[in-house]
Amino acid sequence: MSEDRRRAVLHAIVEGYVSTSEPVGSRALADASHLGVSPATIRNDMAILEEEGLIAQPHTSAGRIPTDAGYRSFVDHVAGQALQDPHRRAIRTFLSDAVDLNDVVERSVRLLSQLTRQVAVVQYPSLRESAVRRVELVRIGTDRALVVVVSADARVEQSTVALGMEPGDDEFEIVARDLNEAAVGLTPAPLIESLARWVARPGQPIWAAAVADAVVAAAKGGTVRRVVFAGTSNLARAGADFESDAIGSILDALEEQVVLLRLLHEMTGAGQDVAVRIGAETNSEALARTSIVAAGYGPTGETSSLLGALGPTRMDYPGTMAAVRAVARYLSRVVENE
Amino acid sequence: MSEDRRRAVLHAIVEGYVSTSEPVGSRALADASHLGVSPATIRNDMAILEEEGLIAQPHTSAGRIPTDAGYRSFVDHVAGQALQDPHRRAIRTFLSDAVDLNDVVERSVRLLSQLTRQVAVVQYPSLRESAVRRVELVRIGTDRALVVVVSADARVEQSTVALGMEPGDDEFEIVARDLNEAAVGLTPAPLIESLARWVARPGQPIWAAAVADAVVAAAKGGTVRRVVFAGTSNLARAGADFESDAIGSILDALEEQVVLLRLLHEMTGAGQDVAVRIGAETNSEALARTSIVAAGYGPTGETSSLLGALGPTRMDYPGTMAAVRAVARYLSRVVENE
DNA sequence: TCTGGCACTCGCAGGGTTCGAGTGCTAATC
DNA sequence: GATTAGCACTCGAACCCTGCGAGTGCCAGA
Repeated sequence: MSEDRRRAVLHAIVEGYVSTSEPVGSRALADASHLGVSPATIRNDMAILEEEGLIAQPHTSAGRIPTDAGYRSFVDHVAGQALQDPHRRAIRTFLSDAVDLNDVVERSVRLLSQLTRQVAVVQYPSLRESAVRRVELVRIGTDRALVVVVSADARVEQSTVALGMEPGDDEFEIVARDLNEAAVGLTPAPLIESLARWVARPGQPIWAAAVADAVVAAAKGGTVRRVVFAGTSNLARAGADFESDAIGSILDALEEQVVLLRLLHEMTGAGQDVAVRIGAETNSEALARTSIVAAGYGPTGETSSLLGALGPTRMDYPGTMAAVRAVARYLSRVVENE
Repeated sequence: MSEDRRRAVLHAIVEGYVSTSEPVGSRALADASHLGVSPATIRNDMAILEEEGLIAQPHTSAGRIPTDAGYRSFVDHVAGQALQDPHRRAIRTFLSDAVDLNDVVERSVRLLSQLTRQVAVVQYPSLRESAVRRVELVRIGTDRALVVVVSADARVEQSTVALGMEPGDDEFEIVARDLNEAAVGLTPAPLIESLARWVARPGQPIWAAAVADAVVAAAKGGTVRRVVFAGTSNLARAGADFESDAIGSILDALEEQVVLLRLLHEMTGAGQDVAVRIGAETNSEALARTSIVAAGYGPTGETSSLLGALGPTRMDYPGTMAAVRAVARYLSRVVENE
């Protein structure tokens, strides 16, 4: 069956190019791989693969390199790979020492960047739906307030609210106390009702509505979905894979966070454990020569947040996928127990 | 006075090299600058400057470039420069829209990176000494607790404490309530006393001490001194100034934070408004080809935190210094009013 | 102290050549 | 029909050579 061999040839090209970063030719491929055919045969297969748009040659007298479509085919047909044992141990020891949520996220992102040798990205875990334990309202200046919500699962959310007027201190204190009473112990669903009643009370100032909104938002899991990176230096090290100023654009895109958040969000849908976007599939000019391997994580049942690795299209997909998958699993477990 | 002219020559060399990034020769210098002397004279001055170690030539038949010492001399003798007017306006509009502390820091660091076209670094402002407004103790698992301290100046600090045992729920609740009573309304000095008495109460569990420590630490301003960056892409864009893999090392050093924090800390001492470290003065291998311009900021009287810009030694020192100074001033003002 | 002149150095850019990896095609073979 | 060996061809990378010119240091004269 020549189709099987063609696939083998494609895979060999991908692996060869990934490890040497040089176009791979028919002879080298025939020598190194264990498909027992001659270079000429491989050349024929290559011609077909090229027709199918899976490989290309940078210039006439060079070997072949995979196209985005070639990588895609490779990724889709590669069986999941087990993580190397030392890596497995690294994950366990690395994450088990974490002291709080920040620390967990911080450690995860570093770990992931080390395992993959790519830029690692971890989105902060979203809160689970949990009861409000305490609401604190603190005055800032004359016309703003800080809302702090401590939830029963030990997370702290804060946000600032513009009051739109300057209430008296007494009034402010009373509202703060009432608010706490109206909110404590409730999970989001009843909380919303309770606060709606609270806002509607006769004599309640207008700004109570804004405060209530902030409390609800915080209880639901906060509004901000921050993202942290590590390993940006790996980008610089892979310099040869990018045009001169592409690295700058990529770093900008990362700092923006917007592009990345959109992309991670889009990748959730698929539902498989690990999702991969290759090159132009990122739909982002800056990231056109990069690939992203991402996975969801979170308490069982809901994969509420994402983490992933970003690197040049010429990356070790099986290895990266294994690492991303493994870190996502461990992180899920940690988040679960917190 | 030939010494004055030598200095002028040095400054012209620095300015020329900074703007063109090419070694500057005697003729070009004679043409462009308005010291009315011939190239030959300038060559003589150059010979002396080179003897003094202030300039060097990359190779025999090339112009001169400043050494670290040359930049140092330049920086020390340059009068403070005023910030350009559009920049001044940019700072005002940019920072005035900020809604909370995070936002202020976030905006500042972006702004600074845009103004300087370098990597900007801002250390989170330390808390002022302020009274505790509320302490919340939340249980995590069975043997740990989350301590949340809301201070009167509207900041929220949290940390996790290992209890070392598994207290009963009732006991835990009582301790939490007592703790709050013992702490509320106190500034650090009396707080420490009050909590010491509280810990010593008969029947108080052992873990109360650990909790008390956490509260004090939080009230004093938190233990972590985080640093945020922006504009790392500017490093990549200045690629020509660095050897191939130097950018990677620099990014690593930034992510580490340790090196940077030490460095910023060292720079505080000097007491002038803006401090500059050039090349090898950073005492860091990774940063050997970079310079840092830093300034302290904080409420009047105490410059409690630092911010700065980091870039290749070949940077526009006067411009960068002006921008750093200006942002530090505005930021001080903002922190003051919060 | 400055300047003009001059001989000298040396990196860089351009052009030509060689080398070899890799290809596509065709004809022979399994 | 699939595979292979052979062969002519292409074309980028590396190398060498050369000329150019920017820049220098030094010396003698103003």
